[in-house]
Amino acid sequence: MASVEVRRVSREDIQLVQNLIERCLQLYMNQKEVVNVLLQQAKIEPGFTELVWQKLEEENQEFFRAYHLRLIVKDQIVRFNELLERQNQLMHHICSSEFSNGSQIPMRQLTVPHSLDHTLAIEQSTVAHSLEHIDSPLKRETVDPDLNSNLHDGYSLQQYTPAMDLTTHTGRIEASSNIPFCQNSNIRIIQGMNGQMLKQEAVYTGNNAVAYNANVNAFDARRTIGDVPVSPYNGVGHHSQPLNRSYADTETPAFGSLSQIPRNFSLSDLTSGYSNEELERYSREESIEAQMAFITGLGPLIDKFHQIGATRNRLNLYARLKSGLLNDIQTSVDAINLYKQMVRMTPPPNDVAFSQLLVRVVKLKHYSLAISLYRNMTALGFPVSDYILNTVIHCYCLVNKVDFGFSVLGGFFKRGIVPGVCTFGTLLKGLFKETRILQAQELFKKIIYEKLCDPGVVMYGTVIDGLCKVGNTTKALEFLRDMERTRVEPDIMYSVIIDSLCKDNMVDEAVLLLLEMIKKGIAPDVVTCTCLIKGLSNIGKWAEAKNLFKGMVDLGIAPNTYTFNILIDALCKEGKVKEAEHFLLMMTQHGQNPDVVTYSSLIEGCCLQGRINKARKFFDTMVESGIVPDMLSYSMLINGHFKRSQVDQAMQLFRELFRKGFTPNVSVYTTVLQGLFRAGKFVTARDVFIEMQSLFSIPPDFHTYCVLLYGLVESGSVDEALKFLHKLEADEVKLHTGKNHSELYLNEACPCKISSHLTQVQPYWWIHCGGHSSQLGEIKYSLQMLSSLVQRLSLEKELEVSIAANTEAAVAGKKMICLVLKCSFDTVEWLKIILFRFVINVDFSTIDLSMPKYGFLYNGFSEIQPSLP
DNA sequence: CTAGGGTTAG
Repeated sequence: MASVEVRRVSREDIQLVQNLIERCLQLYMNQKEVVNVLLQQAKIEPGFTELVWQKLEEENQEFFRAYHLRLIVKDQIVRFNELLERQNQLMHHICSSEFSNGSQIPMRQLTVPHSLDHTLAIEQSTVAHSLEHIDSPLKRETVDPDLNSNLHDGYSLQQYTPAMDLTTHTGRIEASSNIPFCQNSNIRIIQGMNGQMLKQEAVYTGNNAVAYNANVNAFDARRTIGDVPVSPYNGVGHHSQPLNRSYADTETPAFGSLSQIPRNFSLSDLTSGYSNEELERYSREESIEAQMAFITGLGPLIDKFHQIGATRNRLNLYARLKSGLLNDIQTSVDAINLYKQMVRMTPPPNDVAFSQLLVRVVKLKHYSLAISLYRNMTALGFPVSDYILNTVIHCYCLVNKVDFGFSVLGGFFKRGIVPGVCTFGTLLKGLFKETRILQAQELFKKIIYEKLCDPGVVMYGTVIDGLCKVGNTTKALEFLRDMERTRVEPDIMYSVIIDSLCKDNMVDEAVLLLLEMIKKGIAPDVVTCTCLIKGLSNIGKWAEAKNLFKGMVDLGIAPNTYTFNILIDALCKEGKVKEAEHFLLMMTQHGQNPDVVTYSSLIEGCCLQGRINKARKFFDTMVESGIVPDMLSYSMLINGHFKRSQVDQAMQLFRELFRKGFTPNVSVYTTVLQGLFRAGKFVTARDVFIEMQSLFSIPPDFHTYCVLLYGLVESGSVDEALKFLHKLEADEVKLHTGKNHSELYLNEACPCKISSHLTQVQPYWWIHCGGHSSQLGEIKYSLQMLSSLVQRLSLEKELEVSIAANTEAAVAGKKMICLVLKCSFDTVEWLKIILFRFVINVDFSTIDLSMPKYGFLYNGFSEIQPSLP
């Protein structure tokens, strides 16, 4: 496709070359360079490139005039930098002592061309200003509103929200494919660019906008220094318009487009193998970098002016960097301060130093800051390594922006760095994290088939874990076996899979795997055993669980707090509090102290049996032994009181929470609301509901609404429930589910209308659960609600549980299965079939309904044969 | 010198 060869030149060829040329324009190449690059990288005949270039030039005269001007200035800067570097070296030779601050001034006057000087001044303040902003997120009054909002919520990722700007894209297609060289193609591009422009301002930090603005002025030959005072902050404070208007009104469109070249970047033809979607994102990131590319040459320059004598700090800093002691970086402010120092150093720190800083920032969990720093340092022209790029990708993944991670690939290609196993491993992980299994599958295939890198142990680990988390443990096991065939022993991956099998209630398989690993000489540890103990307990195999417990002790594997807590909790849930107490005793004998989790389990166990007094005793014992009860322990005790209809005591405890300095969270409030509704205290419930919102601004969640609606229905206030529902809808209150509230509890598709007859037996119930894995409680509650409804209604029909489409539905779905299987639904005769339907991006209609078992959840990897050449 | 995965509890 890339070559012209003998066949006739097609429209696509022209378009392709045009695209490539436009890409090169981003990098400020001249015609000769472009011709060479296209020849080397895309095997485009020089004559053809020249032809297209010429045509483009004819059609976009204004643009190219400006472009050439820009190239000239670029050369000047490059040369100027060289000179400065030499001068710098010479001066170091001459006097090794510190320079006075004043020494830089004559230098500047001596060498900097007039217009350039202006640029520098702006650029300088730009850098300082932007860092100032980063530096003081709390100084709101001094920070402009836009930046402030970004920084206020912890370097909000708003700025990295993908600008899904289809207008620019379509504009582009129109311009190039239909009428590649028509007169208005330029205009169309500009329109697109303007569209992009607006997005950019919303999306990027003011820093970019400012730098950009300075950039424009630097190359505006008609605007000299004294002419129009240039405000470096123009466009930042006022958001979209001013930046455009400041020049667009007075300049020709061509100048507008000049500053916005970074459009229409497309690497697709040079680097095949990425989807359009990825490229679209990729090009977006690339455009930022390209936009910055020019400024690149300026960074070091400024530093030399600014900090030519700052050798003192430097030594200090180098020592710190060298010793790898970045541990004194404890906050984001520390990191920014260090960064500022580094940026000003002469000679500048190398990529390793920046890498270390970024890693430190990542360790502090300031992912967005790390990304900001990366952007800033690239803008200033500091060297970037694969380590840094991988770290940045990692950051994007950690904030669930794997798409932007992909876009960083552009940074690799641009610098001629080959992305490696770390890069792809990280991206893979990112896709799994967002449960984009299909894409993960695609990527993995690509890695294998196209030999992008050798998937090492780590990548296998990623895949296995990802598959486990999504519920396809069977496939994960296949990968484990493949892994151990060729790789070193996968040690703890066994535990991962055993845990996953247990969570799927495939305990037999888990036990087999345990035996297998022992046979292979891989020693199980406390975690492996603990997982299995939990699995065995969950399916009621108490004898086996206890045997395993004994077995591990005999083998010299010391049970830890987790092990005991799991046993105690399982026993409590089974109503075997006595036995649980036995383990409580044993726990201390093994040198493991019971903690708040232990006691909470015991409290819950007692409450389940209605033994509220015993529960309180445990509570007191816990407090006496110096363990601070947390919200959950309170919540359980409160729930226990409600269960015994001891509303007063429950409310007393609830109020005690406040006195103890707790601010009840939404789940505590929901517990209380549920209790009040059950007790028929509707007025109090209403007050509490109001209090929770007005006093603490705690928004009700899915669970809360379920309680409210269910409570209202249960109490016979069906009409009020409906009214409530309608009010929510009228207020357009949306939950995280993105669903209307009616769907929370009822569904249009539900044959059972709430206002009709609740007592009527219905074949299907739909329960929509927000598929947030963190909201296990919701799912659990939904099931409880379901179960009690079913009991109430003597429902003896099939039950359909559907999970509303959600990215995390798969994870939630998996947990839901476990819960349902655990909820001893099977012991109740009324449940004949449990049918799960998970609506992710995949059609699960092909699932064998007679076997609602485990492996079906997601089979995305079924196509891949684990053992590949 | 600096980058990627992975296990247990209410």
